[in-house]
Amino acid sequence: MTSAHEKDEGFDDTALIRKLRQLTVETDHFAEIFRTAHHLHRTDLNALTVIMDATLGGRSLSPGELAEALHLSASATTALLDRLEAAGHVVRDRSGEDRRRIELRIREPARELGRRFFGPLGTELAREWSGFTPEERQVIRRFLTATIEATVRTRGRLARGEEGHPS
Amino acid sequence: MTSAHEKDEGFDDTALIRKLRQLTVETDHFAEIFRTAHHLHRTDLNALTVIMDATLGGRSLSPGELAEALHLSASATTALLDRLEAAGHVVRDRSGEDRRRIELRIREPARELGRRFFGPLGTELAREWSGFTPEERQVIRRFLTATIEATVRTRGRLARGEEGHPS
DNA sequence: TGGGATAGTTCGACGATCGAATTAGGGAGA
DNA sequence: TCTCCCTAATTCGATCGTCGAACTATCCCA
Repeated sequence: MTSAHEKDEGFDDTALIRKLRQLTVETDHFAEIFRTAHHLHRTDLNALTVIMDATLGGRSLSPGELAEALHLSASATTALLDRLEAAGHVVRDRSGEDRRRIELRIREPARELGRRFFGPLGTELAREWSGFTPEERQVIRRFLTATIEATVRTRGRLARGEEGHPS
Repeated sequence: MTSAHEKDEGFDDTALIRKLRQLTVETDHFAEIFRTAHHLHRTDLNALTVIMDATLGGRSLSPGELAEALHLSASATTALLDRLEAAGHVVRDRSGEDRRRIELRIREPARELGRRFFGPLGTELAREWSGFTPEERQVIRRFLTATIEATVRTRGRLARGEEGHPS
């Protein structure tokens, strides 16, 4: 289990963690290339994703809710929305039921961006995954679910300060 | 295939992409909580990971190489290294073979950080993955490899401007 | 030896993000 | 009805990560 060839073919925990880390790096780099090509900052693209998800889910989203989803302050979110509104991606609508509340409406340029981001990647992923059987896909889904849960649980511990006392 | 229950249990491409996206979001949030707890910026932690990987791989790393790995300018990398050196994580050593070149040396506080980041998460992942058989692990590895390759390929196309003309 | 290239840093400017202060709106209790 | 407290979002001034240009130090080839 020490030769370079076998090391690349391993599927013990360490090998899978290494693959997972590489996937994270590559995915982040992909998003970065996309952002650069479309003159968007990291948080701009993240925000559009959050707003789009809410829109597709039939939920309205306020600046406060966006701030919470992005872990940004209210003022940073205001500036972010200023940028997105200026770029024509989003419109702020004052809610009729509670005039303190603003609801964010996605516009077509943002929808087009979403199609450009997820379209080619989704197509390529579908092609690469086309050889997996339904049984194999169940394994993959279980893996992803388990990995998400492990990450969320570890993060919860960390957030509650159960990871020692770094401060 | 339209009920909410079945939707959550799906393993077609769309369902797997949704899981993958969620994993990305949760992983990013985990990293963010960790950074906040340790007073590190995103690029600071990314840099430490790159330097640590090079160190563990027995390779020396220069600021220029770090800049390239992080997609930062040389000057931003200088500022970043100033921060990391001030925090005691890294030391800059002037290379003996070419005095233009600096080699980055990781220090113990950074190693401890790495243990705190990957240790608990790795333990939790190992626990969650412990039920997967070797055959299933091979499926998972193939999935991760395929997904990485799809991402890299799509990104390459995007970087070469084969994705339409967004500018 | 001189010139061009490489490697990294310094400098001044930009802009994303922050916390505090502010403005607008809603609701409950007296 | 009025007042007070809370909610929602924005404005404001400050901080700091990042950028490109300019600079310093080093290397190598003609």
